[in-house]
Amino acid sequence: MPVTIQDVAREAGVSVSTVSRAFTLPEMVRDETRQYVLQTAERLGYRPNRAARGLITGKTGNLGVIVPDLSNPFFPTVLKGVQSRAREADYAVFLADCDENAAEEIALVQAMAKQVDGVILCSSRMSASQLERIVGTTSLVFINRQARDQPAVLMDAAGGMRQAIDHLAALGHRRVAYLNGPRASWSNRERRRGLRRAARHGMEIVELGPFAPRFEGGPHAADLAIAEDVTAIIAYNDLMALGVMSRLADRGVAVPGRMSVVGFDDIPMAGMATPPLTTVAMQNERAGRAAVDLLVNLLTVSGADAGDLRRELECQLIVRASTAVPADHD
Amino acid sequence: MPVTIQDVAREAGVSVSTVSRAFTLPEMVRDETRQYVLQTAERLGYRPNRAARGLITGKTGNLGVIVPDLSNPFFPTVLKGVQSRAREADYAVFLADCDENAAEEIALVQAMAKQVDGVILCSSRMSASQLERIVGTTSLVFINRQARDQPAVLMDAAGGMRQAIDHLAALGHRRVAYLNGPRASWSNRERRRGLRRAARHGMEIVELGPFAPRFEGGPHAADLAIAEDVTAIIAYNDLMALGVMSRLADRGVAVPGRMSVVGFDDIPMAGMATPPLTTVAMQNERAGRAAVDLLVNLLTVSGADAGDLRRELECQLIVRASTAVPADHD
DNA sequence: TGAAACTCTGCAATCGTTTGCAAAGCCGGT
DNA sequence: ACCGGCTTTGCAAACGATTGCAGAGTTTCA
Repeated sequence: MPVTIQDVAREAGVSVSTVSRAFTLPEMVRDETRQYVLQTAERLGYRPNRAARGLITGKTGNLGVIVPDLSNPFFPTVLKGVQSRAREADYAVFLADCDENAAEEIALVQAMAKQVDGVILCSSRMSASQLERIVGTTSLVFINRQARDQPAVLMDAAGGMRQAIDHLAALGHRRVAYLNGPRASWSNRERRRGLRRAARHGMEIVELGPFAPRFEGGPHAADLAIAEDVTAIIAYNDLMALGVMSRLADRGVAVPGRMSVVGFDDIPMAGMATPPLTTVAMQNERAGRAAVDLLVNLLTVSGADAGDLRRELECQLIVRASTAVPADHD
Repeated sequence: MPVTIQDVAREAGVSVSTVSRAFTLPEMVRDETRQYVLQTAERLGYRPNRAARGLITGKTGNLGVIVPDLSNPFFPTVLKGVQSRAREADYAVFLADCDENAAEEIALVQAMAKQVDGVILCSSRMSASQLERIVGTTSLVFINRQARDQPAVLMDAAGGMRQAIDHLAALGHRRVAYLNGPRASWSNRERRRGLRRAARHGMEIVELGPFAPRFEGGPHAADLAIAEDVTAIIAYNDLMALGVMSRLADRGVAVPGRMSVVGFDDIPMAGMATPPLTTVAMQNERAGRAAVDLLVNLLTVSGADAGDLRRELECQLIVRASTAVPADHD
């Protein structure tokens, strides 16, 4: 039922080779015949079978993406970037959700390997040794994770953290809490790295946690922060920050009057909260696009000097209404 | 470099047919040899090339999903259901985002057609006539959209709407506004269908809109609703409801004191808002799983009586803190 | 002991493409 | 008229699997 290259060849009165070449090596076939071939192909509704093509070329024209959890609003945005850039580059994308599970992640990479030209790993949950195991199975590009000399697009979260601290310092905060995310998380380590600069401002940082990087982690964290008598809170991510604000509201602690709150990620919800959340925006969609660029580049270039293997994206502090000058401690 | 069936055959001292059968028709090869073959396959790290297999069997083992917009939090959750069920059924999933664009959606279905055994269309944006054009290109299952006799999993939004109205009626509301989503949207029509029952309660419904089904559509809608002097608002979806609440807060209209608000979808954010939003929950993840079930069933069953072609999922009203007894109109 | 009936395995064709190689046609130069 | 070179086309062999058919053993039964 589906129309193959043979059908086009027969209909156009040429050999399959010619049809094939009309598509892939246009300059090798006479203008006149090529026109005719393409035209009959169009008429019959022919679309080359990529699987068959891949069998012989070794390239599938597909790429894979693995994310830890689709229901974390961070990932759909980067996925969207991957999507659109992939389509521009004429790649189709395989998606998999590993449910925050490193073992599953490995299994998925291996399952995908044969069907894709490369895979993009978002915020991989794998340990360093697990990573070793899959390097080499297929071309890999990491997002938000640095692994040996593997290509990666990184967010300068440390820089974002510095901006957040600078912002709070400028407002006059002298004692702020940082609410840790998962201890093993690479992102959390990055954020903490940015924290170190705080000393320069003579600012005191109280580290709390780790907490679950979700809304549910917020209330608990908020209580601890209040007890520590800080005037501002920086949360590992927006979800947690939202949970914090919700708890603060319940306990009658005014934001930003009595307590300033800063998040990370700028998930869509951040701007809709009350008050709108000050947060460090990551360029998710661009990260997704950049990852595809890196991968495509890696695949097409001879392999030797594939240009930049690393791409670092700036973060930007978005100041909204959840931060303000600290209240006087009467 | 990648290990093929030939390698396994050579290493195990049998023919490729035997290796192939050891995997696909186990009962056809002697226990002893099968064990040995599988064992060497395992040792060499052999994984069958699904593309090659697909070429001859006509089945790819892949399925596609097309969503209108990944950044709408509604879709990642159904996607998650699709994901997990697909993996259980040993299918890999292709994902595409059509950017709310019907033409793009068609193009994507056609592009996918050859690489998948079927595709799942979430909340398709196509018109009826556009749908006609793609029916037949590949097996289709719809989510949240009814199209002729095509298999579909539907959410009983009308039923959900009735629950919402009943709830408001029970609280004593007599005049409520419904904020329409996009006019062409099938979902919006479904919700309106549920609205008709309102008459029975002697309740007065004021229809407003259409509005953009996003947070940004909320403020405008809120202003109009206030002007209509209603005591409760039902929004097309949660995003809009959130925008409404934000605007009401800005204008000093207490929720639920002065105005009750109900949304649709129960996106993760709904429970985190202040006050937590009363909303009609859709079983997104289950819908995703159900769609895969339908599709797989459609593909494996001989084709004749494929069992149920339609699956309707209940909606459930989640009463949170954004609805209450209306204030006296002093 | 021989034939029939099974069980198990291998040969080779096939799926829809791409691509190296060679054939065919055309050109101009001698 | 012939030869060399160029352009355009076709033939046929891959790619990595599956599967109908037939052959080689083995068992069963008369």
